[in-house]
Formats: sequence, structure tokens, C-alpha cells
Amino acid sequence: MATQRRRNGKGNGKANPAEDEAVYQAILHALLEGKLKAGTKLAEPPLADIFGVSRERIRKVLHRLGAERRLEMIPNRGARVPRPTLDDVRSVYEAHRVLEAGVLTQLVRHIDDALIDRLNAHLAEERAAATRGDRAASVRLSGAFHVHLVEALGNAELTRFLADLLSRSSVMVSVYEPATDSICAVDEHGAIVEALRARDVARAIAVSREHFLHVESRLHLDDVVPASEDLGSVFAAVKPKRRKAR
Amino acid sequence: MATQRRRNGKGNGKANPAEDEAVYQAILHALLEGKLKAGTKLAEPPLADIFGVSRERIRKVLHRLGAERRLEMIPNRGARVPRPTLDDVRSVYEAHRVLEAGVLTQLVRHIDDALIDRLNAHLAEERAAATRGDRAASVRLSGAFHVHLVEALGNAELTRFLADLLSRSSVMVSVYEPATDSICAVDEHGAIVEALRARDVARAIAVSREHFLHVESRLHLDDVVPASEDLGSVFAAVKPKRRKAR
DNA sequence: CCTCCAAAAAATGTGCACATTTTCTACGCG
DNA sequence: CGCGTAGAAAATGTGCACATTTTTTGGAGG
Repeated sequence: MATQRRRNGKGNGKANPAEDEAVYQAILHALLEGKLKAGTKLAEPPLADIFGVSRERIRKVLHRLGAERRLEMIPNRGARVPRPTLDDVRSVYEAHRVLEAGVLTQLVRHIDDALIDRLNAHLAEERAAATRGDRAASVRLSGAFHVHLVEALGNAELTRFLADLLSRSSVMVSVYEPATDSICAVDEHGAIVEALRARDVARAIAVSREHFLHVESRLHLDDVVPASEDLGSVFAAVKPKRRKAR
Repeated sequence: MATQRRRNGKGNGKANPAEDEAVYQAILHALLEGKLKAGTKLAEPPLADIFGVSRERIRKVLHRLGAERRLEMIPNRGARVPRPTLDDVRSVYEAHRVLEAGVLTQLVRHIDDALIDRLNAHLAEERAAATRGDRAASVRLSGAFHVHLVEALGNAELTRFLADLLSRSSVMVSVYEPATDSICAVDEHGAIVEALRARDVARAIAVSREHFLHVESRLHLDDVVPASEDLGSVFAAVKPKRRKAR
């Protein structure tokens, strides 16, 4: 009997939360990966067709993403990938900067050798990726460094907030790409750890601040927009269900 | 013709976002006001009856509140008012404390006389409410003070995060009530402003920290739970639509 | 060639009818 | 008398039909 597909009877109330989740993850992933360019319209019928699920399924996921402010929902006009202004991006970076100042302030109170060791181990990874020239790993590890810092506090609220900020800024780099070269200079991360080890809050904050300002200064507005159409190719490898003939 | 009610034809796709919003606000308000006790089950049919709207309308609102983590949604088992643990509450307060440390750090850079004046004006309001013995106003103004601080930075992300934290802690006081006496000592708020005026970051943070620890220390776990049933009376004055006979 | 507008097409929003699951109830057995 | 359980009742989840709204299309007129 195995995994019988729906599509059979009429009123079918079969619960399948995994399928919701799969669609959600697929769209979210495409969003975070930057495959869905800013301004792209996400209409329900084509998505339902691509993923092979009912329209209400898509609908629910879209609204959920809208509630998380990852999509821009306009009543009666559907969902679009947000087109953040330069101020929006700055706002996210500034928020991260302010948050990290608070995190560092609190962190020097609970710091111990084990934490320093973990951070240094992470720095080693970052350096390895940098010398290896692995750009993707560098980006990932660079973000992970800041995640490590908040996670050290063990506060779920703060961790969630940072994760939200990071995911948002990762979307933005697809528009305002500081992509050119090294994202976060490992040296700057190292300086933060060093200041932490010395229990020097003021210095840690100052370094962190400079670090963020450095990143922010690389932001620039690429003229107009890339704009992406043709959802089919975006989700090509995701769900090989059925596709519309053109 | 005025406001014709739906309930008429059959398939009725009339868009009425205001009605969604009304239900959302009503439940949210009851939640923030503490009228909905922790652990209360929010079933769809009775709510639909109380508000006089379709079940799917209620459904949508419930899931939205769940996405905001204001309600606990369990698949196939509906929505409940969350029953935060003492650790959850501490986590929220700690997050607020850490955030405010960052905010103060940033704030001393952009401080000016106008801001100090505004904060002092707010302190005057707080003192007036305190001497007047207006407990409700005191609670509200006490929260507003911290809102003023973040808003001074003009960062939407930070403001939103704080609002989220505040709304969450306001729900929690209905369980772990530090309700006994003065919520936030106005003097402590005053000391923060004073430190800000002197551009003394370290002092501002120290005072803020003590302030929060002071509030947190008053938290205590009331034995078991109040538990509230009978949704009808909770939303009594909200929507005088129809009610179920018992 | 551009603009404006009406009709068609497409997309979104919503109530409803069930399917599925959970919760309640009552009965029989140890 | 407690306890597990079968059946009933209630609640949640989902597809579908259709209303409403938006967008596109195809001319007609300037």
C-alpha cells in the first residue's frame, strides 16, 4: 500500500504536515539561497503545479512566509519577494551591531576557557576556509561566528532574533552584494575573541562595531534590479512532480 | 443598505480584511490583558460562534497567532494559551536586559538635549502616575520607558524585537505576577536617564542591569495554575453577536 | 503611435462539505 | 471499584466550487 498519493477521492482531509514543511523549506531555501530575486511574484497556481500539491497548501505556506516578513503579502495581489531598500539593509546590520554590543557586555561575565577554546577552534576553521579559497564556506562560517557568540549566552530569545537578522541579511546580499571579496575579515573576528579573553568589554565592543561598520561600508546599490522570472527553473531540482507545457 | 452581514448566499468570496483584523485584535488583546489564562484551550467552533464569523476565519487568526508564538499550536489538537516556564520568563527578561545594554551603548553616541528632555518628560508622567496610585498607568508607562529608549535609535528591527519581548512578558505577569507593588521603580529609570545625560555608558548599563535583575528577582511561581474556561465571558464585551444557549 | 477603456482571463479569498483525528462517554471485564 | 476499550461526539485539516478582485488583452478613438 505504501505511500498512496492523494489526488484520489474528493473531500480529502488527510493530514500530511511533512508536505507542508517540504514546500515551506523549498521556498525558504530558494529565498535564502538568493535564487528568488527581489521583486519576483509568487503566484499560487504555478507553485501548486510545480510542487504537485493543492493551491491551499501553497497558500498557507505563502502566508506563513508573509507573517515572518520573508515575503511581501499584498491583499488580493499575492506574494512578492521583498525589494529591500538600502536603508532596510543598514537597519538590519545596525540591529546586529547593537545586539552584539549587548551580547558582548553580558558575555564577559560568563566567559570561561572552554568558550575561548571553542571560538578559537572556529577561527581556525575560518582561516582554513579562507586560505583554501572556499568562498561559500567562508560566508557560512563568518555568519556562524556571530551565532556562536549569542549561543554562548544560552538565551533562546536572543538566538532566535540573531538568526532572524542573519537570514534577512543573507537575502539582501543578493541585491546589495558586498560579494566582491572577503566577507568578514577573520582578523576582526580574532580581535573580538582576543578582547573577550582579556575581559575587555569596551575593546570587544569597539572591535565589533568597527567590524560591522566595515561590512556595511561595502554595501552598494546595484543599478535597478536583476528581477527573476520563470519559477519552474528555480525549483527545478526540488520536486520532480509535474510541469506545465508551454 | 449599510453594513449588510454575510451569512447570505453560499460560496461567498467577499473580502473583508477588517473582520479578520478585528478577531485578531480581540484575541490578542484578551491575551495581552491576561484575560485568557495560561493553558486555556481555544477551540475553533465556539470562537466562530462567539464572533459570528466562519470557522476558517477563526482558523486563520489562530494559526497566525501561533506563528507569532503567542499561541501554542499542536497539530490536530488545536490552539492553547502557552504556559511559560519560569525559565521562559527569565529568558525574556534576560533578552531585554542584554538588548538594552546594546541600545544604551549605541545611544550615548546619538544623544542630544531634545532626547533627554523627552525622557525627563516621560519620567514626570511616571512619577505622576505613581503618586496618583494609578497602577494600570504605571505598568503601561514603565514599559513605555524602555520603548522610548529603543525608539530613540530609530531602528525598526530593534523596535520590533523589543515590542515582541514586552508583549510576551506582559502575558507572563498573569502567571508569575510580580504584581504586588511598584513594577519599575521610577528612580531606577531616572538613574538611567541621568547616566545617559552624563554620557556614562558603563554606569547606564550597570543601572539598567540592576534594574532588570531587580524586576526579575520579584518573579515567583504561583502554585499550579488559575486555568480559565468559558470563553464566552472573556470575549463578552467584544462582539455582541450571537451566543450559544447552554 | 499612444491612450483610454471594456471585456476576458487569471489570480486571490472564502464558505462549505467532507475525511481524519482526537476527545468524550459508557459499558463490560477483571 | 478501577481500568481499558469500543463507539459516539466533537474538533481539526483539506480539497473544491465559486465570488471577488486584479491583470491582461484587444480594439476604438484621438
